[in-house]
Amino acid sequence: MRILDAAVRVFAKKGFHATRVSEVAKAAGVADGTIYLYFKSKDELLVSLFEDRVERLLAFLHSELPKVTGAAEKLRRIIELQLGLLEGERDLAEVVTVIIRQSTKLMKEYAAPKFTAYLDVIARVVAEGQASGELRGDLSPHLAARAIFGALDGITMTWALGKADRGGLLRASGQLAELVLRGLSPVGP
Amino acid sequence: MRILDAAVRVFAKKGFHATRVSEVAKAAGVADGTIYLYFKSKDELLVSLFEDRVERLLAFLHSELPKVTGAAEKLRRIIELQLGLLEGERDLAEVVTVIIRQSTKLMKEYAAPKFTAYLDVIARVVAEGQASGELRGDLSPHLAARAIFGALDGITMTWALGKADRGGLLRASGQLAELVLRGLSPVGP
Amino acid sequence: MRILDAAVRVFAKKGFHATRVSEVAKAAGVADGTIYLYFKSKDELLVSLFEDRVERLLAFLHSELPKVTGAAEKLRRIIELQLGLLEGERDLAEVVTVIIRQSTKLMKEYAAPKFTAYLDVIARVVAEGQASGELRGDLSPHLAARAIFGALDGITMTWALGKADRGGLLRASGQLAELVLRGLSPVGP
Amino acid sequence: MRILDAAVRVFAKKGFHATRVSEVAKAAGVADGTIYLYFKSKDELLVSLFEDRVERLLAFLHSELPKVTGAAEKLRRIIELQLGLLEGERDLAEVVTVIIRQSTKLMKEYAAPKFTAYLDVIARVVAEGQASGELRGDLSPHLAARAIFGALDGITMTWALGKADRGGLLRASGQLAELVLRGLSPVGP
DNA sequence: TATGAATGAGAATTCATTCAT
DNA sequence: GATGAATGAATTCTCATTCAT
Repeated sequence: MRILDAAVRVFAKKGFHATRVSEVAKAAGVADGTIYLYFKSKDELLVSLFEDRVERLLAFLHSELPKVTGAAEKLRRIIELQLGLLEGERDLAEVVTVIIRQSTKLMKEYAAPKFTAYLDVIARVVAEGQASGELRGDLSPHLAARAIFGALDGITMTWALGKADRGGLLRASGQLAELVLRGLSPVGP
Repeated sequence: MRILDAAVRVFAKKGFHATRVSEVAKAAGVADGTIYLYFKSKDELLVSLFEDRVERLLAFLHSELPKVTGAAEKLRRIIELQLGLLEGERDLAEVVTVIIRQSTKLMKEYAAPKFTAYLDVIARVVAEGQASGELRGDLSPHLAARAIFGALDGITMTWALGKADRGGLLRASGQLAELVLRGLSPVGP
Repeated sequence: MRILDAAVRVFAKKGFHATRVSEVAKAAGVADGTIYLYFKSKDELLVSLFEDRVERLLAFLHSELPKVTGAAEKLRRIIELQLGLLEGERDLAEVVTVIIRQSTKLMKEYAAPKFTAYLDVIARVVAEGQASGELRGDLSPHLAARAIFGALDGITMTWALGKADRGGLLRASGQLAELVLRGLSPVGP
Repeated sequence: MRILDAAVRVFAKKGFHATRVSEVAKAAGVADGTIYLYFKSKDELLVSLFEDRVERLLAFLHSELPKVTGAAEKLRRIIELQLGLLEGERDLAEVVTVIIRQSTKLMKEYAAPKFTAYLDVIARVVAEGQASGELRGDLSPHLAARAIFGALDGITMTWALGKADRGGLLRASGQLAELVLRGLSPVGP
């Protein structure tokens, strides 16, 4: 939708609080009041942005993950997907990694559970890999999940805030997978 | 200083924008105007917080790092230090991982270079390890640094926003070091 | 008309300013824009309400009054008519006594002259009664008219804002007539 | 207080809703924000006005009434006091009779009980007069009270909205007392 | 005639900052 | 240095009104 598209652009550029509702309206080519026909408040606009874009991303993850077998391959796919989908959507990447955290309300009430759900997906894959012996068993799956999530988030954020070069995230994707999978591999005999 | 201590507490609880200057003043037991005798603006207060606390942390890192030898041990020490120092300072942890990002101005103009400097420290250690053959050579030192930084950040953030159990970060510290060091270890012959 | 009927109901319930045009439209079962096919503005809607309902009431007064003879009987009839016509129309009573005054514009520009005209009708009856010796001559007819009008208005308002019990206004009608007619009666010889 | 004084003036002139908070501030010679240091909202400002001025009026009534004996004299005093106190305070008179009713919230939640309390004072005097035989016993004290209150209100309102001539209310006071007291007098033998 | 999505002017309110004491 | 009452710029949101369909 035009308003959400405009919001991603403007929020990424100026930050949530520094952005005036009228700026989003102008960028979307609608009147100020029109925003409020579709979103209850400025905060709600950010929430909707999160729902519309991030959940689409998570849904994609859920549908893609079962297509590969093996914990290692699933982790690699998770990394590829998250970084791959954000590659080419610099603004969205910045919104997800930085802007979302600017609304304390959104962060504490809304985003936190989504993050948790995402962490759980990763932790479950790790736990399965440990059970099958495919991954080392001496690390907490949840700790591993938080580390992986953090690495993805940090890489995305520095990419978005920095040069955001074409292909940067894709390249990172392969290397991060190497790092993570070796890190989680069982000790050789 | 009483004002900075109060600021950490109130910012962590309510977020930067949702916090009124008068709330910080009240928590510090001073009058509103007094804040402005020490800080030029509300933004400046956050900047000073960052300087005072985060740089103290970085300085400590700089003095501690030379005491250990070997890239692996240095990385382990970095992880221990960052997580160890924030353990027991939940509010500060939340300020560093979440609140700092709420001021677009602070984030883009001030914090970004500090992050970069920090990333460079880590990247240099990795590069040195690669040169000496202690660490695998097929990963970009900067990518590795961003992954490690992200993992530290993510673990700290989920800890601060979640239960923040005593000892949680210390325990995480050891496990993350395991994960990272194995991930960066050279391939066996 | 459905729109005016709806307006009486909604205005009485929520007051003029607290009522949205869209609420009147909804209550009338039409679209917002339809209101504007019949009324130029929200203010005009209140004016039309006043015209349609209150003037109907005044017209009735004008046609009924000549049917009775004697100042005393005319005053009694005025009281009976005003209270009798509003009995059973609680919402209209509230609109006339309270809501009308919420639009400063309507009150000062439009309603005031109507009130004056009404006061004049009463004052003329009183003056005629004084001339014929039927009523005491030591009171200003206009003062008497304002007192009678105020009493009618106050009784109606407290009835509408309070319990608005069936028959309440009719009962009040007889008692008020007693009070007023005795009050205006000539001193005994 | 300067703000309340200014509010009476501006509200009387333009009506409650048509008055901007900034206009009251300007008339009071303070900044817009200063209003909010003393009153929670524009509505609250009207409530405070009512409390400060109207309750002062009611309190005066309560202290003066016991000084006279006899129901008739008490009624005369009530009429003299209400009209006498508003004489010379045209703006306040308009606020009490017209402006108060413009805030539906204030009217229904706050003012109604005050009106009721006032009506009760009058009704009690009438009932006492009936018990002592000083007043006719065939009229409901509450109906009489509502009629007297309405007459006072109507006379005040038309005075305030009209010419508001000096001495107008005082003159009305004597005549209304005549009308009411004769109206309530017992039937001659 | 009727609709209701879109408009955008307008207003209440907040709160960082100042400065006389 | 410390205070906190006063400031007033700045911004979200509402809602009467319009007009293309």
